[in-house]
Amino acid sequence: MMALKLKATNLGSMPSPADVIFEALREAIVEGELKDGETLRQDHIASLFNVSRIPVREALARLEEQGLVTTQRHKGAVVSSLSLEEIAEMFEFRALVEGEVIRHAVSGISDRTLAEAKAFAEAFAAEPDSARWAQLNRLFHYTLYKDCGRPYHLQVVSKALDKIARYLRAQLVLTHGIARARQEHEGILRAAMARDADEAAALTRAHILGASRSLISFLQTQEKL
Amino acid sequence: MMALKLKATNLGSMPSPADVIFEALREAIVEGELKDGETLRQDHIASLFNVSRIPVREALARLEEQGLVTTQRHKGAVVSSLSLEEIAEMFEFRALVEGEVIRHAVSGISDRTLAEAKAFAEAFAAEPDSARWAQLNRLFHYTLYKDCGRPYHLQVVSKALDKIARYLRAQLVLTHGIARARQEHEGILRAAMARDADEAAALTRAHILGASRSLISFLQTQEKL
DNA sequence: CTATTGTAAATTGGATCCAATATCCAGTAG
DNA sequence: CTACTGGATATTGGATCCAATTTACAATAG
Repeated sequence: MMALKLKATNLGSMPSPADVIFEALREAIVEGELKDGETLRQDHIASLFNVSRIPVREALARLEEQGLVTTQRHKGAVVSSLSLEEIAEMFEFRALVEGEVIRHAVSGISDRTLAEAKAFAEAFAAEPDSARWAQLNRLFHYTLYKDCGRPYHLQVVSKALDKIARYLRAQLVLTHGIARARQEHEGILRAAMARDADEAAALTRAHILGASRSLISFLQTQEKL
Repeated sequence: MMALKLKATNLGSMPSPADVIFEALREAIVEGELKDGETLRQDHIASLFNVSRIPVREALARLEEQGLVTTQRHKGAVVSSLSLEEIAEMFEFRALVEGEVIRHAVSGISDRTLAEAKAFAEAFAAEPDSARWAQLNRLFHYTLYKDCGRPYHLQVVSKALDKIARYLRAQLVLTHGIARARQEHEGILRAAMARDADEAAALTRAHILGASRSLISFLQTQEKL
């Protein structure tokens, strides 16, 4: 074999058109750019990406498997919407799993990771642009979680969060959620720095369930309009 | 509208060919009929079902999203295999979520449901055919879970179980797992009948983690061959 | 005027066709 | 004999075509 110095990129694992479309649609749904119940026309999406409908259909099939869209035979795909009960359950689920995840992560957390998390918490607290809050919030928590050694747990949490992110946004923006989140992040961070796993877990659970209550009651008032 | 008495089946929600293929492949993988690493040829599957490759590809895309198959660009799909660490993590995850689920289910469980669960436990204990153990085991547990009022939790548990079912089978069949399972089922059932939610949760966790240890050590000895 | 029927347009889902990539194997140079 | 090249074959992924279903709407009957 020749000792050729090339930055060889593995072409075989480059994203396919279907991957690109899947990711774009997923993000649009998670970010709330595509509203609940909005229908997704294969033709339209295909022309946006300059491909035929085949890769679009693959992307939609995958999104349906994730529960982000719902399709009815011969009628097409719409962005899935969640009932209040479903949203509440997702938060409960997150509280359960994220509590467990941070417990395992915190016991052996590195100073480096703590510094990273601190930076995100501060960036979150200082950010004036509400569009970036959700992203920084997610980065903060995931940084604390990432050394838990449980990739499957993280993946499941991530999928759960994907399904409620667009509702959460409302909670942060419209219900003074940021002020409280800021405080609670500080508490979680402090517990993590003290390597107090149980405390970090308890605070994380409370953080998630508090956001849930706030969001649910907000949505309940909205619903009556 | 005419008052016509017809057993009207909703044709619109009949399973599409893609659905049928997805379900068949999923079951084959979960039941272990398709082995780890086995490659799935689109053409072959298509001719088995007398369709073109298009619905097969949709089914495979959905299976990949579930993590049951893995595809490499232009190389095709193979049945995903899990490392020991991944298997162990799945059990941990199940212990966490199923513990929570049974806790909520047991507090208000009906006598009717308890009787059902008891029947499955007895059928499991009495069943001579090892091929049906896994199924009866699953029915027993799910019966106890079903009134927890948390459909998403159950769905996630179900997906996790799908991914490890074929390994679990080995644990039941090859490691005297049934004898222990029988006893542990009795304990869980007793706790449920006493409406002792915490006890039922603790026993369920122990049941799952015990099976995990047994399976992992079995797989470790296997691995050395 | 309302309810129903029939038809045209839009859309989805599957089949077939084609291009791109991988795999296998024979041929060839060293 | 071994290592590499080049082409045949197999397979995947996308484009195009077609059938089936839904939807919108006009025509018609009551």
